Amino acid sequence: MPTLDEVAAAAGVSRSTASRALNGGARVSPEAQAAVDDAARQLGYVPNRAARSLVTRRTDSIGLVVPEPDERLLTDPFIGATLRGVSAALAHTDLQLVLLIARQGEGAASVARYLRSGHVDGAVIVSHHREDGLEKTLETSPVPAVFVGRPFESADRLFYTDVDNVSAGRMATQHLLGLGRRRVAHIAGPQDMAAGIDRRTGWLEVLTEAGLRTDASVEVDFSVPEGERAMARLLQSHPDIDAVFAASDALAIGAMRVLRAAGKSIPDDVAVIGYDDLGLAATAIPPLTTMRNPVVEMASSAVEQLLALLESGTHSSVRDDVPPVVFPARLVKRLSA
Amino acid sequence: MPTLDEVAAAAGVSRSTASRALNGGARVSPEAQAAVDDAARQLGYVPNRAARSLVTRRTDSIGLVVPEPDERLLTDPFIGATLRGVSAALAHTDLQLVLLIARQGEGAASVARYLRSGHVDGAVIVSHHREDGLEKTLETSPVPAVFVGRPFESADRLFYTDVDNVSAGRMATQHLLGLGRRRVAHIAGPQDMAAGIDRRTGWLEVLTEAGLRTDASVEVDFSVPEGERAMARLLQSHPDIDAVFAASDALAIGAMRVLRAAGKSIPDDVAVIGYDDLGLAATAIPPLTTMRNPVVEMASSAVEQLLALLESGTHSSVRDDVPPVVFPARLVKRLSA
DNA sequence: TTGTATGCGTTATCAA
DNA sequence: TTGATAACGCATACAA
Repeated sequence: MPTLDEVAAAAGVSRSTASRALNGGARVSPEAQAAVDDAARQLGYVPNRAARSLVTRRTDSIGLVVPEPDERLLTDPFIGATLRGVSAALAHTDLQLVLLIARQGEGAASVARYLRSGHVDGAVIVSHHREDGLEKTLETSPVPAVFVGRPFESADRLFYTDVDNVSAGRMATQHLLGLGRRRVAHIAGPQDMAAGIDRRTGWLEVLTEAGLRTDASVEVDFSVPEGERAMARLLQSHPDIDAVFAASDALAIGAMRVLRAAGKSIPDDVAVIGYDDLGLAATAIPPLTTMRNPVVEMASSAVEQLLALLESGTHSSVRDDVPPVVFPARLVKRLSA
Repeated sequence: MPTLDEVAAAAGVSRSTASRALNGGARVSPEAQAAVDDAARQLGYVPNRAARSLVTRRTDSIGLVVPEPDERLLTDPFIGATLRGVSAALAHTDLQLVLLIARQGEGAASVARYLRSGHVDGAVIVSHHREDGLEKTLETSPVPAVFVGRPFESADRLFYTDVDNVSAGRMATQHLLGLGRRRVAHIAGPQDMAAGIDRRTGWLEVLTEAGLRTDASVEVDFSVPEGERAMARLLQSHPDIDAVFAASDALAIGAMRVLRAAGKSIPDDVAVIGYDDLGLAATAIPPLTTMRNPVVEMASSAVEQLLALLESGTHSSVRDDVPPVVFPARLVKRLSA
């Protein structure tokens, strides 16, 4: 591994000049610049990140905080879409992506420690849960961070990007009402996640405004088996259901299985609408009507916000009046509703 | 951010003693040890990774090389399963995971540069393609690496873990023959990936041994739409097909859609068997018979091999006589075959 | 067992 | 525009 000294020697200049030439070339003569470039290329020089980081106090890497690989991570295309978005935004940067897997128990503390101790220049948090302690950590931390998905307590202070889940929940429910359905159930996602809460809120609002009953709702985790469980319970407690809004496509697919098994036809007996459209919906049988969740865009946007923070030299993840970036969801009509 | 000097001062010892105490405590008196521990805890000391890395010449991080987020990454649970396996193996380590997204064009070179320049202590490569240049890079590189999935040219020299795809392809095909099928088509995965090649080989061997025709095969990428395309072509060229072995569950699901649309019943007219069982198969309609692909186990195993290499101080990814770790695949019988 | 001294490779300061 | 020189925070050889 050649060092900067060797490059400088080969180029016939001092180490300082070599360093300047390699870092943008301010105040370097054209000749020196060329000589250094040549030498670096010929030697295959790559700067030592640790040495650079030691003096610049930057690490040139950002952390992506993801929850303990749960069923959702393993099964959903969610993490793939997130990575795609992050990767796209990072493409023309030489920042590295460090994956911080937040384990359930000690995880929160360990991730917190990692984030506050300057091992990354910034962080993007996905799949945030109410009690994971990340908000407090980041509000009081010197590391800039952007959440994908609205934070709970500190939504007015932390940076985030989100999809308008309330509106999306409203649109989904309104679509079902527009189909003439009057007994609309909801399979809700975890109510310790903003996405789960907000989608349910949209459903609740529309039904309430229409003067319809809002008692057909169960809360489960985001997965196919949970969707089956939820649907079974709903069918038992509310056999007159004629439509279901599921908080994710995986849930909707589970629900559809149970509905079919119960002899209900989709969408004639029961219309079903999901949420995400990350691949599952299009290939479901019947093809699932759903709300398109712009996961890739959100992840990209979060990274871009973070890059802007880094650029501006911000040392905190507390925003003043910058509004969060909120994407709209969009109805994708297929055959299930 | 407190430094080692401050901890040492607070503990009333020299920096060297503090350093020793914090790194295993060899040759430190119990009193000194306790004093340093206390001081570190009270100050919330966290070692500066860059500084440590500069002197130890280790980075305490490993790279996970993944291909450009393609359709498969976005749609399959593949990457989620991989992360789960990697994360599990890394759980009781303080190694960090750096994600190296290999972009299509310049990606290979840039990943190669990154790997050889000591920014990570080791690497795990997933979803390796024949022409991505990674094998040559790693064979001639000072960084230990383990492939998930058999390499091409250097399978006898590089470390890897894999599933026995040939046997799996055989088992799948034999299962179909056992069902009495005689016209067995294959939807093959990319033939520039070992998984695609080997699964096809298994299919080919069994049909050949049984004296059956082997002309009903098309090669496509791993995704649902590609499965549809492939099945449409197969139906056209070989209308007498009575069974399909698809190289992935996504392909199988696409195939099943086209079969249904063509009025074929599954499994009566055409039996379908997939590959992976990472979530798609169980929730398909009809539930998909498939070969379970131990992705999580493979990823874990690859990381464990890598950890062993790091432990032993190996500085290359060339193995001598250590055999690769090869997992068996297992038939999961559901309703489609 | 402890402390002193040195160096890891880079950037930043400042005088030339 | 250039080049000495001084950090950056840590681990370790060596002397005590």
